[in-house]
Amino acid sequence: MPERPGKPTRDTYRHGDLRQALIEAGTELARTGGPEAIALRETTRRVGVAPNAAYRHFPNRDALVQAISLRAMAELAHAMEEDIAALPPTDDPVQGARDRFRAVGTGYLRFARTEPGLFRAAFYVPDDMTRAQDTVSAGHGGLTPFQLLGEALDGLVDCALMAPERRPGAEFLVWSCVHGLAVLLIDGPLRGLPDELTDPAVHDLIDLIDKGLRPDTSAADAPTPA
Amino acid sequence: MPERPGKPTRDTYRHGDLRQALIEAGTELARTGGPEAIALRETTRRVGVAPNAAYRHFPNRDALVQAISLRAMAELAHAMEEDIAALPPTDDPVQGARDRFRAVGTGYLRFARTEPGLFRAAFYVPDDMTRAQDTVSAGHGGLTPFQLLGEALDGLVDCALMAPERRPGAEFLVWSCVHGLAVLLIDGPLRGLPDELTDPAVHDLIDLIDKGLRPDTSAADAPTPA
DNA sequence: TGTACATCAGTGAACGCGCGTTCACTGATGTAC
DNA sequence: TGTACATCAGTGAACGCGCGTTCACTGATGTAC
Repeated sequence: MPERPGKPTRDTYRHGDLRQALIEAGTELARTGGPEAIALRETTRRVGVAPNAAYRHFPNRDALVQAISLRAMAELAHAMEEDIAALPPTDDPVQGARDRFRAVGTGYLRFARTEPGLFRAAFYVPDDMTRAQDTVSAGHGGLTPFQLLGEALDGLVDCALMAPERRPGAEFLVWSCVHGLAVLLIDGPLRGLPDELTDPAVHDLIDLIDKGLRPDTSAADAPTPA
Repeated sequence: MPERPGKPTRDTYRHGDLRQALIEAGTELARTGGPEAIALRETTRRVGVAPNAAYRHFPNRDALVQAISLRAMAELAHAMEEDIAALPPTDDPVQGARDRFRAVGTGYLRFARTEPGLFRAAFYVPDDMTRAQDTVSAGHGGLTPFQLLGEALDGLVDCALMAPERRPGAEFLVWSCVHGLAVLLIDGPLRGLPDELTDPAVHDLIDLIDKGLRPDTSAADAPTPA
């Protein structure tokens, strides 16, 4: 396919950009009902196209769901970035590191609560595994949710709020705690918990993690100021 | 329905106990494919009965899934009880309390890993909410998983391993952490993590929680001996 | 500049699937007289 | 002890559903001569 300079690559045909339109329509379905709700027929119906038209852009349904899942993961990254960006500026690097760590957690949980369907879609892992965790699922800053958490943890280590020898693999521990609350809140027995109870739980959970990460030697265990 | 003494209530008819048989066959389906895999038709097929026979015992599919879900929750309680029962006896009440707390976590995660389908079924929450959390979903000792965790936390408070003022609602925080690791391991991006990496993660996670729960004043922050 | 041609995005119709649920039924069982 | 009867667990057949996927096609577009 030769490309003449000055002429943009033809990336649309008739429809405009069906691939993108399908991803968007499917995202709306996932927003409401999670990844299972992404029916290929319903997605094409919403776009106003024949069901089999989707096969020009995706080999099968699962590939469409995957594309939507990555997009949802990127939205999760955005939410986390938002909470980080909304942080008040501070001169205290220790305070800053702790703030960013908290923001990573609150952003994650805020997204889970406000977009439970997309949150579940983001964690839809296909049967054949091998997830393109990177790049596509990154936020505007170019970092995936996992990488944002990693940065926050590095910040804690830099400020001696966390022992360096505990750093390897710490993402998984922290991620587990926050993810668990998210799942219990949106899918599980804590579903429908009112915000008055949810917000303190989020706060307490992050306190717990924060405290659990501290170096053993540190006696300066001041809890995060409310 | 009058009951003549000496004669047991007729609780079977023709089949034997179709209700129980359906629950058992459905449990096997859930074991393999989670709660979504519990198809009413397939369940009756396995029992060797017409599809609509199920409607003598359950108003609809969801009721069957609910019954299986409660049973799965009870199995989770059993797994936790097993890990508690397997604990070596100790004269040290502090050690005992900590051991029981750990066992609650390891039992939970062991069940999630060995029976991911049933684990997911246990946390299947119907659309109409209102879960009969108690009694039916208890283990042999009569306690639900949630109550087992509550007892373990009480034990920590008794030994001053946890501040009493933090006790209210602490179940949810601890539960979140452990549940999150379970979900990431069986459903999420950590799926397929080899046991060599999983076991330390479980250990480290419980350490983190243990440490996070300690009273602030306590300087005796000896990490759990390996 | 005009015309023939190749490309390929989207069409229309059909497939087979398993599902949950409903209906009117049947026939083994327990019970009342 | 024998017989008529009511109960009700399970049957057989059918319903309508939406799904993913396949097939041969069409017709607007870009391109080569």
